[in-house]
Amino acid sequence: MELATKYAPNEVEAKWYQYWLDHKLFSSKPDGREPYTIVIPPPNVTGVLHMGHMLNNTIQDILVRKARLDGRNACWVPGTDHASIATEAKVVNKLAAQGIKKRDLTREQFLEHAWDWTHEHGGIILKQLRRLGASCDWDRTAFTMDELRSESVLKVFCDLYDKGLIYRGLRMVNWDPKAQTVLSTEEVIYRDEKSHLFHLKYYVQDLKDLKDVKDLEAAGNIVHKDSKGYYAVVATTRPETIMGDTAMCINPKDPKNQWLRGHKVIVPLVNRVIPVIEDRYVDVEFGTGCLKVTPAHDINDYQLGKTHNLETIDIFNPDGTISDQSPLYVGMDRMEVRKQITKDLQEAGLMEKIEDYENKVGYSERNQDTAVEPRLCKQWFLSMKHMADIALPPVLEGKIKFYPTKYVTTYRNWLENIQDWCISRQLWWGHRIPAWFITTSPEGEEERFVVALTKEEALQKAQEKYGKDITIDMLHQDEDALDTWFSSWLWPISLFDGINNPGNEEINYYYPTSVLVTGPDIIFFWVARMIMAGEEYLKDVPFRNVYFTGIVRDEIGRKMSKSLGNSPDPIGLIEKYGADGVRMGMLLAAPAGNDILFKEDLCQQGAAFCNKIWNAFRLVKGWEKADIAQPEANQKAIAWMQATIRTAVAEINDLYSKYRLNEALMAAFKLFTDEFSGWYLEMIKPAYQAPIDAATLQATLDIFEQLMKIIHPFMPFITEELYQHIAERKEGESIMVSTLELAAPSEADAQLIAQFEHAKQVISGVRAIRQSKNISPREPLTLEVIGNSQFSIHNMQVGRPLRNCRCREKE
RNA sequence: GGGCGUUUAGCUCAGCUGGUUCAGAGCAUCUGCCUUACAAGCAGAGGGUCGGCGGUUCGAAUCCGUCAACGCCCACCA
Repeated sequence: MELATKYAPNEVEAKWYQYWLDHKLFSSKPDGREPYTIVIPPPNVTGVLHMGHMLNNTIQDILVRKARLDGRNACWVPGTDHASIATEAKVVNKLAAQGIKKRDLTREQFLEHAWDWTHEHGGIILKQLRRLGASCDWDRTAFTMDELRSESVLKVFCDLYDKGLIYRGLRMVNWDPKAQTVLSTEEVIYRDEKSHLFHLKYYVQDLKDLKDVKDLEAAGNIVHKDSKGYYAVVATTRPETIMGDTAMCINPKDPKNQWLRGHKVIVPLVNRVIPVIEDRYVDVEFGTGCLKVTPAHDINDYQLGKTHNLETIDIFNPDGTISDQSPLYVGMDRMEVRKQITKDLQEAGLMEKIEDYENKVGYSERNQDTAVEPRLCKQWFLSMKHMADIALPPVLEGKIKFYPTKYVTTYRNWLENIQDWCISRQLWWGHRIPAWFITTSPEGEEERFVVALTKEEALQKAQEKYGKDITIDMLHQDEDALDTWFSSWLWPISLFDGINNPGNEEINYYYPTSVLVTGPDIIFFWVARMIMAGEEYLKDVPFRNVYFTGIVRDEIGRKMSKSLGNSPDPIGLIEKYGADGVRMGMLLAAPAGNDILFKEDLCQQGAAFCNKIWNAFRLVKGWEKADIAQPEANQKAIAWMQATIRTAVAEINDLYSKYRLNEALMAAFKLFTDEFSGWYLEMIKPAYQAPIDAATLQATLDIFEQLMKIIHPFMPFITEELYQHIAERKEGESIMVSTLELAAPSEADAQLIAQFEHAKQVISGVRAIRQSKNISPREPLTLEVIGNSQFSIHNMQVGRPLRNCRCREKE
């Protein structure tokens, strides 16, 4: 059959993907083979494919396909994440665009909208992954909020509560005023921000005349006075919080502020009188040494408030506007108030000065335009001490290996300084917390609740705990949902139903998984917590290896982002270069553990390689077979090529084992381009229109098939296409599930290769001379072998059809 | 403020426990080639005091110290 002169990937790719699906070649069931398991890092259910996914999933697919070729029972489980905050925000925005406010809906109504949205947009990303060639076992597709996963999450919550590891506590937490939910400490990202340090005047109450000012100043005091009296200067970045001030604090050892001891000061504009307290927490060197204390709105101030028994005034509403607890600016947004109060303070003469200042401001990880507000709330927490204790040893002892290893340190540092995990979120989209409050609890009394999977069970527990007079109508389930990561941390277990159905065949077979491929940005969110869950529930690690990919950047090193518009459309790339080309392009740019500087050119290089493979095959396929004797030179060439393949495969396997996939690809690329196409094919190529002997042709086809298997994990489509052309295949046969068994390279192989290297040098030398002397490649030259070289060029028969080097030997 | 990492050819990177695969690869560049599979190709060539300084050693890209630049992570200094 005729093959086109150029490789056209698009139809080929669609054809074979469908073939793989039709023949269930991605599917895996437990059997006697050794398993190779990967669980996909579940993308957000309503997300669309970006370059980060392309990289991550290309790598996973390479590993899975390689494992299949190695004869393992490879299982790659796909799925999506409900992505609580992100998805809820999208739904809220969509409703807002329709003029619907979330607060006007019931929980049920809102969830209906959210499910509609999920069904409409959900899973697009998984469809897109098919274009890339991802060989996931799609029948196993899971969702973090499907029935099995939800049941697992709730059971784990109850179990950890029963073990005393989950508790409810009043804490200073990170509040996202836009999403109106609490966040975990990990979900807050700090950014340097240009801001101001405002110096405010706090007049000292009832101090008309300060005696011995000179003595005080001699002792180091810095006394401020103007026409209205004596005052202290407080430096703050957040003047809008002064309505919540309930003290001013100085360091007892600060010589500058000794004169303020025991006095009371007046909060500017607010005119509230607050005490001057003393605490060594205050840094004498910073600002003026006077700290305003706002216990409701700062974590440190909260601690001071507790120590010094201060009043707490919460001046913010959950949405970040000023509450009616404040005497001023009620209803205004906090950011507006900052501008307004600055103006008002200046006009009232209460602003000493304003300095430029750079500080860190925390933002919501999911809502990066919203500054997080510290807020005092009652939330659910998971105690992390025990979790850290069980999660640290497997990594330190090497039961789980990190690639690159530097992340072991990061991991350890985090676990050794871990804080309790706030797992409740004031969201509806997620797993509703299985806790039940007894609604008749009188105000002010310690809240009464039980934790149970069902309302019936809750009633029973409530009656046991609080008395028989409790009825089912008195039970009200917690309105909050769980942090998304509280479901993702079970992913490697819940995918095989290991929580609901412990010890089942699948969990026993597939767990621990072989490798996790993910980004270092979620090492705390996800990787560490999966290790905790694995150790807690299966007493074993969730994965044996973790491959951390880099971040995909553009060619000048900028992060890819929508706003910069520097992120190419992955599907567009696939349509332009073919999935194989894009896969190779991604990988060429991806040294293990480094960031990826992605250039579209690299995909072009990948596409060019496909074309190279295609044309090499066209050459071989075009040869006419004849019943003639096999030349000795061909036998030598075949032996050499086989030795070269054995050697290269050993190297490639070694690179795989170290997750140096870009180098493995490069080795495969050179094997095909340089050794096979550049040398081998030129050596055995028959003269123009001459036939080839049957033995050489068959050997060449065998070699070609081996090469396709070597390249297949990287470029699944073209290799399948050619595999099917090389020989007659039965319906359902596939390169995917073939095997490549090669002997380890021998000493003889090494000798053969070394010998041929010498011949290559001679040939290259001749070519160089030809070029420097401007001699046409058509003109035969005479090669004189001088001296007693131990290598016999004669044996390599270089004088035969090697292009550009028609040498004749002179004995 | 702590911790980690990086610095080798124009670009992206490899160089393990110091010594003939130590100065490498791919891309880019330059020069020839429309040679009969492939111009999305072939052949050939040029390019680096291995961040600076100091030390250990017979010998350092490699080990130690120090400085510098860049990057990342963690941390409650208003």
